[in-house]
Amino acid sequence: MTAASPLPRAFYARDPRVVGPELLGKVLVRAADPEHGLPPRAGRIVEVEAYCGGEDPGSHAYRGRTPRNATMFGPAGGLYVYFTYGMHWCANAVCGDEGVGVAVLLRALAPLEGLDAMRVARPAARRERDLCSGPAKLCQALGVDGTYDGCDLVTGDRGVTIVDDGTPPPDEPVVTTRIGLSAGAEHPWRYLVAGEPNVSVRPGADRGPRAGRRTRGRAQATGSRPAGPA
DNA sequence: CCGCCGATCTTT
DNA sequence: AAGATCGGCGGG
Repeated sequence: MTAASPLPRAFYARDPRVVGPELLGKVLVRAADPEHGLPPRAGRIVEVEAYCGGEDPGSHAYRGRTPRNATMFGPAGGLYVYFTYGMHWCANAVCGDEGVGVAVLLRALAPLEGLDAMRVARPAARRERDLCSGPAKLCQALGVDGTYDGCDLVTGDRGVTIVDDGTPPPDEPVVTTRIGLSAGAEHPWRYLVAGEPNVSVRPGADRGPRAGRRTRGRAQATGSRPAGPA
């Protein structure tokens, strides 16, 4: 078998719209955790999105550096892990030159190794394709949380790396608009492996609002908003 | 299979 | 007040 080596820093130090599609087929690895008796966990990257900093209103870095997004402005090859919706963690590979604030969001993996440990970490997953088919799902499956924010994918200083096992990226990745955004939703900066079952949202799935479908109780009092603080 | 909605809390 | 999400529930 080919020796799987971590991607070098130069791989990440480019535009995320170039790095993103090239990450398809690479393998995200979380090393074994002997202290907790956990084996290595790994999955092949099948879906990503590029976030383009100051030119991208969909990016956390759009309005500049804050405590939350500081890792995005660090060196390429860093791991930016953020907390969202009050309960989920999501992970990005930091790209570009230091100080720019661009990254690739890791959105889905095809599980490869340590599936039993993934199932333990994700009791809600019924099928194998539920394990890592979403940005927060893959973090939960691999046990990646906020304590990993700022770690280094190149050196693997915290046991999380991305390696090349010889699998090439697809010649023609599927390209779509990004998921879950309002601002910047028009940019076609989502890349995925064609026909891959482990993606978060399958292309072609209609997601537009349907006319007149708002039947459920939405009766929100409009005139009773309390005045601001006295 | 598909679509809607609540959960839960950090950040602006 | 909204968010780079997820899972349960109900309908087809």
